[in-house]
Amino acid sequence: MTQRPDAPADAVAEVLSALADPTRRRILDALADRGEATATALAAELPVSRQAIVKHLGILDRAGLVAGHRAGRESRYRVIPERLEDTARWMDRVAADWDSRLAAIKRLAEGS
Amino acid sequence: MTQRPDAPADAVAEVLSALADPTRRRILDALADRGEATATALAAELPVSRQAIVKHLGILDRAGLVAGHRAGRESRYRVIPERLEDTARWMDRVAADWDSRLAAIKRLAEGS
DNA sequence: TCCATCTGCTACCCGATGGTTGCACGTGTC
DNA sequence: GACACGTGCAACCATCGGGTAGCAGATGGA
Repeated sequence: MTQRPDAPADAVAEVLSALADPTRRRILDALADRGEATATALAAELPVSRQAIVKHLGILDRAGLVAGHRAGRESRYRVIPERLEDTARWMDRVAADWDSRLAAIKRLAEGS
Repeated sequence: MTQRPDAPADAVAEVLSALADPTRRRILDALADRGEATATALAAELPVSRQAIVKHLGILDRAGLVAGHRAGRESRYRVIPERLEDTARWMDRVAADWDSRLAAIKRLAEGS
């Protein structure tokens, strides 16, 4: 696990709200499965229209979880793990922060 | 970091959508700061009404990120790191999964 | 006991968002 | 060149979710 500088807060925010939607998570799953896929291929597998998939891919792209490139007349998308790892580390850091704060308060309550 | 069994998918989903809202993140921040706080105290600090805070605390509670107990006529809430750690681990696992799938596909593309 | 205060509903408003349909525009194929 | 297929864009709809206001019910303090 390479040690990148901490993710900016709004990048984390975008990842979180992108990941909050179940359909989006299913899209990511399907994408990770195939390595690469087009919006129409994903629409064939999931119970939503192609246009809905396209919208979701746009959001996932802006969050940096996915990247697309044009190949002939179709545009293929693939998954990118980097931002997800960043967000996981952010979350771990926050959890650790909570832990230490709670411990400090507990010490304080017990009279130093 | 203790090794709990993997968090169920819908618990992760609840944490993610709870964390997706900026106001909710600010509430968690403020809560972690003070160790404990009431809804009215938080409403005094944040730019939303007490009722909004109450709703958010309800969502955070259902996600398991927060717990409240009644003390006299006021109900105090505190933050709970456990679910956050679970979700971070889930996220790390998914990212690792993506990585290995991408690697496998790359090997395949390069002809075994 | 009376009052102030804090909580816990309920009803309501409005903007964001997930979803759909329809159509026009490239691009590969015969 | 004609056709098929995939994409991209725009309009539109319905629901969900964040936010507010108002009121009734506890609970501690004077």
